[in-house]
Amino acid sequence: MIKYSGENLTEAQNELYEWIRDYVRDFQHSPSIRQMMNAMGLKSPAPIQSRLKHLQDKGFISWQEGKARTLKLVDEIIDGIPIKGSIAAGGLIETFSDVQENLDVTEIFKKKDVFALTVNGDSMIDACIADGDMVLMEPLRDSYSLKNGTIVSAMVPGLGTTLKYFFKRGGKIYLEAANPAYDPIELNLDEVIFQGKLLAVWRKV
Amino acid sequence: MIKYSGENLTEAQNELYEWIRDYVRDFQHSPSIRQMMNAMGLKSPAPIQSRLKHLQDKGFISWQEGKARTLKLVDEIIDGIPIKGSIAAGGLIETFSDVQENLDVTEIFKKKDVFALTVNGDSMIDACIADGDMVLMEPLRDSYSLKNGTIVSAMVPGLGTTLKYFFKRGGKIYLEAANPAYDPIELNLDEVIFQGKLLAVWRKV
DNA sequence: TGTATTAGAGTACATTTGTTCCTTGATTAA
DNA sequence: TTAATCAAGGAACAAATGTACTCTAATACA
Repeated sequence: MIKYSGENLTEAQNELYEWIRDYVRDFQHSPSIRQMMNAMGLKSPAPIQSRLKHLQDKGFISWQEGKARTLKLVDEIIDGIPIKGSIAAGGLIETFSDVQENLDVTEIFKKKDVFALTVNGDSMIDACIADGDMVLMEPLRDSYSLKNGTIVSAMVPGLGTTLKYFFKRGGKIYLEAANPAYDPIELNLDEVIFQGKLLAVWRKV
Repeated sequence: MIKYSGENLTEAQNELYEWIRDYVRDFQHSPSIRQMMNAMGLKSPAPIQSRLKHLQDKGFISWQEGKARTLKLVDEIIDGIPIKGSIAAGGLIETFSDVQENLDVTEIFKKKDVFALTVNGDSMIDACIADGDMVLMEPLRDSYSLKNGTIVSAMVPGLGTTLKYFFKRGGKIYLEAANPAYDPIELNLDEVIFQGKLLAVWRKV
């Protein structure tokens, strides 16, 4: 049991609530009252209705009256991480403004064919992409839609794959590192295959 | 429409699919066939049944026969982004090794009370945390479990909140920036409240 | 053109399902 | 003890709902 919002539940109510929660997790839809009846070992739907009413009164569940299997758990629905505000990185400036937006990282997961790469090396360090970071990439079909300055993962057949800034000038492709220690790579259009462009950086500490 | 897994849908099927998807998003449960009928402007449930069968055959939906409102979208349930391998950031070294692991960003969402902050400023730039990045923080109860070198968000009452490296030496707390332009802040233990420690960095491009 | 296929309308039916009413038995409070 | 309260059983009802069938019109195809 997770939610004890003020009021407590009887054992029967608690058992029913947990069973419903598990059922919804497994089947993605609400059980019917008679299914609950069977699961609770009862022989009449009436006691279930009573317990459901109590669960509703205490704010644990809700449903559309008369409609089948419309029961919903009034749970803490987490579809994102709360963004509490901004933080100073350069002196002590402001406090949490308690902005109640949500960081929905999952949205990037909806995009099809996104893939991740582990970064090796420090050539993109000035772009704040460090060794060991995960870069999330979106596949590319052609290089024509690429804008100068985009960070791409490019494959030069026979050589390998690398993460670099993309530039195109006068029919030539330039792959530039974000680190003065590395020289730009100059290539012809047909010497390079672009696998993806950078969507996001993910670093676990 | 997102999913076009090989087979295409007719306009009617597509319209129905999208309506169902939106309904489920709004109400958290499946609509009934007659609701779909009304929404599609039809006067008989039969055409809906036909379209549902097609959607089922093509792998878009599924349901439990005979049971009300048990329809389920057979969506691409992504609980991770495929990690295709590592990439060189410092010369052309290796190619995708096609490692088939999954980057499960969602795992960090399971932890309770994780929150996000938007970074303002460049004081952590050498730690590769740039202006505009999102930092995901885990709440802290006490400072005793903190190790030197951890990145924390700390609040000095009356001043504000800041993101810094944490160090403790001889009864004193030192908050250090990852940028030589900023001087360390020296504080007593009771002058500072730690709100969280850094779990991850998220940057959308 | 004629035929086959498909979508939709209309109808009907059986099951599922939420809801209500009444009764019984157990537990509790006065 | 007695009355009150509550959970449960039993039965029944009406609405919601999935499903099957026939018929018609439109469309595609040869």
